[in-house]
Amino acid sequence: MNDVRPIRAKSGTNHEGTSAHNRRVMIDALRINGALSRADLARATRLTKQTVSNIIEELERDGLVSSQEAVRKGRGQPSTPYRLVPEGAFAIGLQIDRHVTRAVAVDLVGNVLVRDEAGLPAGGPSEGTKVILDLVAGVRAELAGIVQQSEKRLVGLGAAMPGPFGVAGSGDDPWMMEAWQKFPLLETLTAGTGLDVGLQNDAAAAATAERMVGAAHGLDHAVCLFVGYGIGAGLILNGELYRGANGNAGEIGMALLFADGKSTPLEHRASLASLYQYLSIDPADPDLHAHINDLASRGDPGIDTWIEAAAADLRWSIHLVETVFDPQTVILCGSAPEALVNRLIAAIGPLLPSIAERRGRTLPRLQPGMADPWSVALGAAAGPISRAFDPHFAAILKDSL
Amino acid sequence: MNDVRPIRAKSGTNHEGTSAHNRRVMIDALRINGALSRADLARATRLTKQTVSNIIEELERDGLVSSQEAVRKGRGQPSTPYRLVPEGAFAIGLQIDRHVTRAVAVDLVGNVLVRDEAGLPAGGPSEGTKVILDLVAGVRAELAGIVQQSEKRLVGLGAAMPGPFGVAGSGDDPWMMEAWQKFPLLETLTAGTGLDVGLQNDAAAAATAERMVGAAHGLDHAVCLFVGYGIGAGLILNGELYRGANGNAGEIGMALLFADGKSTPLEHRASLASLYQYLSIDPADPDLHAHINDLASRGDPGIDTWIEAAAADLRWSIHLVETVFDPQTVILCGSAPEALVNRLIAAIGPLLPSIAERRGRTLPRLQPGMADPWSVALGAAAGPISRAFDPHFAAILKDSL
DNA sequence: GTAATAAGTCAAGACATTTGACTTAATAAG
DNA sequence: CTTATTAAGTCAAATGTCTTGACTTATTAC
Repeated sequence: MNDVRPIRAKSGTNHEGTSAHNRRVMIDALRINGALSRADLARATRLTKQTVSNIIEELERDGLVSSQEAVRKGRGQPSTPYRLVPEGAFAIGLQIDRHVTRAVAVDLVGNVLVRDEAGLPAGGPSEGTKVILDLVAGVRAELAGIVQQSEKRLVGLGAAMPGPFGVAGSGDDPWMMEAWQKFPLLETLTAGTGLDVGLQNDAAAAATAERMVGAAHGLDHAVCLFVGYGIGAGLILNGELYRGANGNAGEIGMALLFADGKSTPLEHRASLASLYQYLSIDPADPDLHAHINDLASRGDPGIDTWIEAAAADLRWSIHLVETVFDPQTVILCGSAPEALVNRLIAAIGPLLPSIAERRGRTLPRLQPGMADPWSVALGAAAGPISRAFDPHFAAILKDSL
Repeated sequence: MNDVRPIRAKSGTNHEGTSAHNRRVMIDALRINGALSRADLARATRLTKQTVSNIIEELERDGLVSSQEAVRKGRGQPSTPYRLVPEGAFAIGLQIDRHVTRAVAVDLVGNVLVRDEAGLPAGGPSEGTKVILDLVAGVRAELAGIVQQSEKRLVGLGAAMPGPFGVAGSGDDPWMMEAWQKFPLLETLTAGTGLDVGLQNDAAAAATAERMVGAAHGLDHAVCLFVGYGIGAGLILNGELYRGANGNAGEIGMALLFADGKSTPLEHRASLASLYQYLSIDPADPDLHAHINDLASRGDPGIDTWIEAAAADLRWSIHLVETVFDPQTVILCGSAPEALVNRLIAAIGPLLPSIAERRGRTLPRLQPGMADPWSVALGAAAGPISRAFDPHFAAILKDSL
């Protein structure tokens, strides 16, 4: 008869939470606006000059910001702008895809300093784990060779792979990566690297990358449609990546479309996997990327038919995410070859009518994002950077300190 | 050559933000768990006993919590539980629908103390404003008659009406309420009542109600599908209502479906408006609600056909929001008559496969919510209560204090 | 040359949480 | 029945972070 009913409550906060938040707000302001003086920061954050001075001094000691030359701008003492120091922090990003794994080392402002990739053997996680850990170790070592003390400033390892996670399996759908999705990847990577490890799906990683250095920079509401082996949406809501209750938010590739009397997941119609199937190409081919890029740029008739069909599905997907999320803009990105993404964007227009057609819009409804095979790894690395330095609710709470 | 580039930054915080957050966390904990002792609160919020004591004392002075009889539960001094005092705060909720407007007065825990409705004349906002302000004034006066000092504890007026807001109009679609959507409602209500006024769409209001007193109570990720004159989704993401960049998130009634070679908004297929059209009923009929309830409960063959078709669209809508948002549960609610909602729920099953089929699910994928013509007004009132008392990021920041 | 303006510092003060010892009140054990 | 143990809650001093208001520094405008 013991009372085991757990009490659920949000965590409180204290002085540490306050100052942690204010530090993050400073960093965020410098990231969005570029270099700013203490007085600028005080006005923008509504903190006092004195508080800003204290925090800036501390950030400078920590090597996260540094002063630039004073600038005169009219009457009054010249201001000293401060900027983010790229070498202030680093993170490793890891992409696990069907046949390849890629790792990058990224700095505080999103520069990619090291990149490396390796083929993934067919044996699944039991075979692949060693390849991945070796790859990460290599990138880490190379970073240490470029930057002194990089290990001390390494905030974590972000991993990205196609989702969804934890779903009651549909058997062994070849479109999914079930073996990897069920594998205890977080635990394995944590044990194998000793780093703080995070995991997200590839669309979420792409969105994180777009927010740090791409088209979503400084936006609080954006949806990144990510065309990779599958298709997914990375969601920036209220300035943060939205993960859903189980980390599977935005898995629109699993959405069923009804046409010709049967239902098909969007992923089977508009994704690289569908293109490979349509063209009967082996997705394990190492020259795949260049090959597809070539076909797309010279307008191969075979691929053109697929582009038309996929563009129609994407047009509808854009309409849908606009309707459901009401974002400031939609960004089309992918690990697809750039020529293909450009062809798709050209074929998508004009967009379907939606609530995004507002009086006084400033941003385009659709913008091209990164179309780079490395963007997912970059976004994966951006995850730990964001967790460590961006302002967000959870960072204030005591249970995060 | 002046530098007018505005500096964008999040606001910092200070002691006031800290304590404001901690107060809200206490209230939230009491709302979710019922009465709790100071020691319970200290453990749950990770604050010290002393801090909790100080805050509880303050909340008690403010009339928001009160102690209950001490309870003995084993060794140690008996604990004194504290509970939320319903009369600690009030809010007015206002629903503006096509042909009717409803207002309620609600207390801190979501009890409806006063309710009243009025028909809306056809002349649009210029005619309707007076009716609405009279209705609100009447409810307010009646509340003041029931509760002493109610005006002092009135935290605001929440208004709800069908969206979307601010969209470049498509002419005069009879399915929408364009005249009202373009009308400066916030300003008018603020001027006419002197209260702090908020505005949201009806689905968002329904979701707010479900979160305060309904099926979403205590959930952090839930989607409420709201079947009213139109259809929309109210989004509870990370424990807060999500509004989107322009307050139009969740307007899935505007989503275009492609079937039989033409595109139709979901709203034209699964909504009360579509039912009225299907049955050739005048939506201004004051006995509408009872009439539809009657038809639905006795299984009228005419309505059954519509129910089948609408259920198919709802089944797909549920699949879609599960796929896109990855919520803990989906709640079907509406201002539709209860018998109709129950018939719809029965007709919807079984659900389509989706990523919501997880190992170890505890909540059902689909749950019935409120089907009550007053739920939107209740949710509208819950908005100001939530803004004033629920923990959320914005409440910590200096620019909200 | 002087006044006005703005950046930034200094030192004291204010505020909310924390710490650790203490009080109170109950049950469990011998 | 007495004593030890456990847990709730209080007291007073300490701590940490932001704020306040006066002051210094550096530049331009008149």
